[in-house]
Amino acid sequence: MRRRLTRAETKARTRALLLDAAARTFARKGFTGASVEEIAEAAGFSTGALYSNFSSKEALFLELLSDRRRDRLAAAAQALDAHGAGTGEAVAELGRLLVDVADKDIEFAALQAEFWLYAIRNPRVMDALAASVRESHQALEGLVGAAMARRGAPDGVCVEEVSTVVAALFIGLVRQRRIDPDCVSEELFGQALNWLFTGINAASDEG
Amino acid sequence: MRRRLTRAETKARTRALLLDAAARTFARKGFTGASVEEIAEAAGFSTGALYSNFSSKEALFLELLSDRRRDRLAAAAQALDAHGAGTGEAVAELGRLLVDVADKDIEFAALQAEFWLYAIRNPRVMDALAASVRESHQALEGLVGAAMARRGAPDGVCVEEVSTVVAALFIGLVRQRRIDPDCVSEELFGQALNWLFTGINAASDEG
DNA sequence: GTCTATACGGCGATAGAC
DNA sequence: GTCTATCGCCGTATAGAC
Repeated sequence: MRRRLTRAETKARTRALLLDAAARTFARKGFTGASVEEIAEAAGFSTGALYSNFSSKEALFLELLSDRRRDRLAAAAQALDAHGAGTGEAVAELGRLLVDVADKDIEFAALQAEFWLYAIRNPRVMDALAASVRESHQALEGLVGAAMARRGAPDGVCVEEVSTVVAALFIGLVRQRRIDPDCVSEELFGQALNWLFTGINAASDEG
Repeated sequence: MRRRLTRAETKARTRALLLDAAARTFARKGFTGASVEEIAEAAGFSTGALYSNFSSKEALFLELLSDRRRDRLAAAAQALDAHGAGTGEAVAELGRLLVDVADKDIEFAALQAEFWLYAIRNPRVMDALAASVRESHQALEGLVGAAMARRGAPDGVCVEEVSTVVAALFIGLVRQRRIDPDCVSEELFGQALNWLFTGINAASDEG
């Protein structure tokens, strides 16, 4: 009888555990503030094991960036599937997404900020971050397109621009909600989206 | 004849130089990544001089937070004075502000991100950050209130909420513009503001 | 008030046993 | 593939000269 995990499988599992621990630790301490020993111990391994799986602290960090990119794509796809396009629930779903991210996945925003800071300080990494964000935005464009179609899509407005605005709103509100939750109610994101989409239609009616 | 700078004045000048150097260095390397020696040398002093003016690296960082708060208040007040309220230029002025901050003051966004990350990791600092942001938002509310009045202010919409949304948009777009300038044109912020304010009016006409 | 020199600890990364 | 032990470096903060 073959043992339950092959060598390749245990290694993959170790990698996954290390990446999870890295996400937690980087989010809590930042890239520079988190030590490799800390990460390795959080995953239940030693620094030697970590260096056996990743060539350096930076390599681990960048691997995490790619890794989380896939996760976010899956989540966005799921959100799209769950509610479907053009059901009119798109705006509500986006609002729920904000509250979930802001309050539940408290690591998310911190990691995004870390990635952003790292990329503006290490230009060679910026391409990877741009690719990551671009993929996320593509998923978002599905939801935004649905919301616009539902409300009677105007012609002159491109989905990319609206999606960029929605994403910016999202990031900014999540950040502000961490600073002062009273100023960013659970409903504010939905409210802002309503204003935005209403304004898009009104503006296009005029033009 | 009295020498041109008193002791207190030279010390104040040293402090100011150190704070400037700290802003540059923290923005470039981050709070953890920047060393006190690096900061001191950037200001033209030694670490001893730095510790003579600030009790610790953290104290310097927090002093910088308060310091920049005053700067931003002055800038906002100046923007208000220059264009006046209710001239209809408020939206355009906000748009210009974004491009200026995004492209010229490249340290600003990085420092804000550093402050935010530091505050969510050191809850005792969050109050100071909240106060800083609150003051900035008060200044913003002047511009937003002017823009809303100009467009026929609806009654049911509170200025604080709109200002929060505008600030969130601002932060999010500045960040995204650094990742992919092509996706965030110079006009997009103004465009988004137009959508927003148009939507606010349309929504209030319905309600 | 500022500088030089240093104490002291922690970090990233590597080497070699198993 | 993972662990233990360690090297070399750099960090913050301090002490004492001037």
